[in-house]
Amino acid sequence: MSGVKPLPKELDILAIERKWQRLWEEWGIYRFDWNDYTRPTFSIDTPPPYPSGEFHMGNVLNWTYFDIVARYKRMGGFNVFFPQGWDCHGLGIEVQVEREHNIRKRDLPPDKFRSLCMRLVEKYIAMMKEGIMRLGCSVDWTTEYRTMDPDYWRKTQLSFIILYKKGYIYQGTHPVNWCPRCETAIADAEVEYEERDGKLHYIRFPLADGCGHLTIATTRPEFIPACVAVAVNPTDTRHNKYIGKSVTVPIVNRTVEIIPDDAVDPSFGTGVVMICTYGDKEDVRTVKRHNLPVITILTENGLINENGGKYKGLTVEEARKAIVEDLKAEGFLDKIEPIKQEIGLCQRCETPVEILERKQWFMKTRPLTDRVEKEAHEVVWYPDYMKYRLIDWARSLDWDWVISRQRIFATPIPIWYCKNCGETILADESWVPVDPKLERPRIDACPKCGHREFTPETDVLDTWMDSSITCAVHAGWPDRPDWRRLFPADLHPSGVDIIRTWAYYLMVRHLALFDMKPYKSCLINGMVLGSDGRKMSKSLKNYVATPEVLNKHGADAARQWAAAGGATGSDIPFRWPDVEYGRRFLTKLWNAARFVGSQLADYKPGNGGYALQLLDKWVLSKMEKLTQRVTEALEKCQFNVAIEEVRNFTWHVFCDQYIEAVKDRLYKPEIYGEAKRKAAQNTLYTVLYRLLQLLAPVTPHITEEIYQNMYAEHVGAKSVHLTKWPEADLSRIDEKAENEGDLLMALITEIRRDKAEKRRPLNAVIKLVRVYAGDNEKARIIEEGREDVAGTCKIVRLEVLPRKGEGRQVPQYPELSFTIEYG
RNA sequence: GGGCCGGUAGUCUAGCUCGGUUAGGACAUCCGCUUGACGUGCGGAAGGUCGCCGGUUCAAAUCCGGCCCGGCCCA
Repeated sequence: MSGVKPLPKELDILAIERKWQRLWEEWGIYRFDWNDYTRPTFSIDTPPPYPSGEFHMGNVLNWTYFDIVARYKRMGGFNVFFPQGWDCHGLGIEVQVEREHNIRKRDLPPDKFRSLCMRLVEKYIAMMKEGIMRLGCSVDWTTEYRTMDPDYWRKTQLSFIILYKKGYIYQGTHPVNWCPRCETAIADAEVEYEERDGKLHYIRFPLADGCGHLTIATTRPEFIPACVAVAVNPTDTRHNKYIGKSVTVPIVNRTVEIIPDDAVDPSFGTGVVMICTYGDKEDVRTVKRHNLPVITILTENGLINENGGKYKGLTVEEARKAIVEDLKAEGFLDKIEPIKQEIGLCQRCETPVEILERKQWFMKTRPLTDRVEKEAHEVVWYPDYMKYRLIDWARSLDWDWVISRQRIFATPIPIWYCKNCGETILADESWVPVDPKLERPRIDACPKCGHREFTPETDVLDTWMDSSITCAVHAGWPDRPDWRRLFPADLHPSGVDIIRTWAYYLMVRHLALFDMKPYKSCLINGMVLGSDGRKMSKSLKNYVATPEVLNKHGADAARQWAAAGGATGSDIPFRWPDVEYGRRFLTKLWNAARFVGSQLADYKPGNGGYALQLLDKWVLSKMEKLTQRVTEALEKCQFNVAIEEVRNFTWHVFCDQYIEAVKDRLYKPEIYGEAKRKAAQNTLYTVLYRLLQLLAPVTPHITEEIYQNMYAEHVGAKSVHLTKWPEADLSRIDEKAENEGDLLMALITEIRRDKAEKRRPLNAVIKLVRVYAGDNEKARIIEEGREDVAGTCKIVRLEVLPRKGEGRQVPQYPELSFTIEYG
C-alpha cells in the first residue's frame, strides 16, 4: 500500500456535494436491508411533507435533524429505515387549484378537478424532492410513496373499515367548525386563532312581562335571529332575580328564557349574554347543558338562510351591518365599544370559521385520552417537556375528531347508502381501494331491505386520516406479515407546531387500530425565525429561500446552521453569519486535511515504528474524550452540542495547537529523528480520521470527499457513512499527558503572546528563552516537550531551570515564568 | 385567564439536569502578522450587575419563592 495522496488545493464544495449525492444513490448505500436480521433496526417515521412546492428553511432544519440521527445510527451499526413519502391531499392544494384556474371546486366534474390537483402536486413533489436530495439526506428512495395514489387509499380506507368495525367511527349531527369559503367541516386542529379588533354591542332585550329590559353584550349581533336563550351567572346579584323569566328578542320578536349558567363571566360586558346557535364554542356547550333548541341561520357558504328572515341571502358582515342599523332605528342599541377578540380562522384560507351542524363522520378520540397521556409518558421526548404539548392538547379537546370533509381531493369514504331504506353499506376489506362515487358496492342487494340501488357517500376523509397511519404503513402494514418488526417506529420527528396534529393523530389512530403506541421517541424541532427574531415569512420581508442558501454555501454549511443554531426544540433564527461560519469551517477542515495529506506521502498506515511524544498523547487523549462527549450529545439529540464540540476541537485544538506544534518535527526529521516524525504522522492520520467520522452525520459531503481521497483504500469501507461509529479507546485516555500537554501549550501560548505584544511576527526567531519552571516536576515536563516548544516558537536556545525566577508569568501556572532575548 | 419556554458582553448562543474553574463560543469591534495547510487565515486585546427582588447555602447563572419583560400554545 502506498502513502496517502495529497488533496487538490481547490475545494469546490457544490460540485463535491452533487457528486456524492449522485454516487450514494447509485450505490444504494442508504437502502434498508429487509433480509438482514443480524443488525438491529432503527426506523424513522419521516413525516411525509405536504407538497407546498417549496423546501423551506424550516424543512431544512427538520430534515437535517433526523438525517443526522439516521447517519449516526447507521454508523452505530443499525439497519436504518429512512422512508420518504408525500402527504398530497388537502385543502391547500384545492385552494391553489381554484385560484390558479379561477374556478370553484363544483365547476368541474370531481375527477377532472382531482386530476388538476394531482398535476399540481406532482410538480410540487419534484421541487421538494430536489430540496431533500440537495440537502444530502440519506433517504431510502425505494420507499417513496404518495398518499394520493390508489395503493395508499387502500391503506387509509382499510384503516377506516377496521376502526368502523371496532366501533370508533360514527356518523352524527353535531356542531363542527366550518369554513364557509372552503365549504367544508374542519377539525379543531385546523383552526388558528388570531386577535382582531371587534366591537361589543350593548343591546336591550325587553322583559316579556313588560317591566323593563335586560341589556346583553355581544360581538355577534347578526346572530340575533338564532338567539335561543339569554344567560346570566346565578351568583350575579344584579341579574339572578330574572332567572326563569323571559325576554323578547328584538328584531325577531321571539320570547326566550333567562337561564342561569356558571360559565357567564359577570365582569364581561353587562354580565348578560345571549345564547345563539352557534356564535361560538361556548354557545355549543351551553345549548348542550340546557338542552336548548337549535336554529341554524347560516348556509354552507356562509350566507344567512331563511331562518334569518329578511336578512336571508346576506353575508355575515352584511347582516351584521343591517341588523345594527335596524336595532339603532328601533332604539334597542345602547352603545358599541371596541374590543380585542380572538377569532378562529381556517388554517388554509384564513376565512373566519363558523360553527354549523350537518351530518358528519367522527372518530371517537376522547375515550382514548387517558391512554394517550399514559403512552405519551412512555415516549422519549427530545426535549422532554414537549410531551406536555401533546397531553395538554389531548386533554383540551371537547369534541370528537370530525373526519369527513366536503371536498374532492382526498381519500373517499368507503361507504354507500341503500336508496330505499338508507342502510349504511361499509366496503369490505377486500374491495379497497374504492371510490364509491365511481363504483357500486359489490353486493347484489341491500342486506336489510333487498333494494338494489345505492347512493355513494360523497364526503371524503380528512387528510390527517391519510397521514396518521404512517408509522404502520412505513413498517409495511398491511402487506408485510413481519411489519411489527419496524413498529413502533424508533423515532417520530415533528415540528413544535404540529404536535397537536401529527403526533396526536398518530397516537390516537394507532392506539385505536393496534392498541399500541406508534413511536418510541419523538424529536421536536422549533420554528425557523427570520434574522429579526420574528417568524420567517414572505410578508415580513425576512424570508430566505433554501436554494439561495444552498447555492451560495452548500448543504454542509446549511446543515451546520441547522444543527448548531440552538438547542433542540427551540426556535432557531436564520442567520447568514452561521451559514458563513459553517462554510469557513469546511474550508478549514479541507485545508487541515490537505496539510495532513501533504505530510503523509511516505506514511503507511498501521506500520508502527514510531515513538509517541507528549503532545501526541495529549491530542490523542483529548480526541478520545471528544468522542465520548459527541457520542453522548448525539444519543440525546443535542445536535448543537455535538457539532460545537467537534468544530472547536478541530479548529482550535487540532489545527491551531497540535498541528502548529508538530510542524517542526515533521519538517526536520534529520534533527528530531524519523520515529518522532512518524509519531506525528500517525497522530495526524488518526485524529483526522476520527474527526471525519464524528463530523460525518452533520457534514456528510466533505467528510466523504476527504475519506475517499485519504482513507477509503486503507479503511476498506465503501463510504465514510458505512464505517463503524468510533467507540472511545479508553487506553488512550491519559490524564497525565493531558495535564502535561496543557502546561506545554500554556507556555507556547504565552511566548506567542509576548511576540504579539512586542509586535513581532509569529515566526520571529528567538535567540534565547530561559524558563523558570518553579520545580523539578515542571522542569521535567518542559524538558520532555522541549523540541516541540522550541520548534513551534522558533527558539534557538531553550534553557529550563527547575527553580522559581523572574520574567513573564504564565497565567495558569503562576510559579512558571520565562525571560526572552530576541535576536 | 391558564399552561409551557426563554431573558447571559453590541448581536446571537453554551453552561442550569447534579451549586464550587478566571461564565465558554460565534459574529461584529480594536491591535498586530503575507508564518513552508489555510488572509475564507494566524496571534493578541477589549467588551458581562448571568432580567429584578428575596430565600436556602461556607458558596447561586445554576436550587426555591415572588415579580417584570418577551415568545409560543390554549381558553
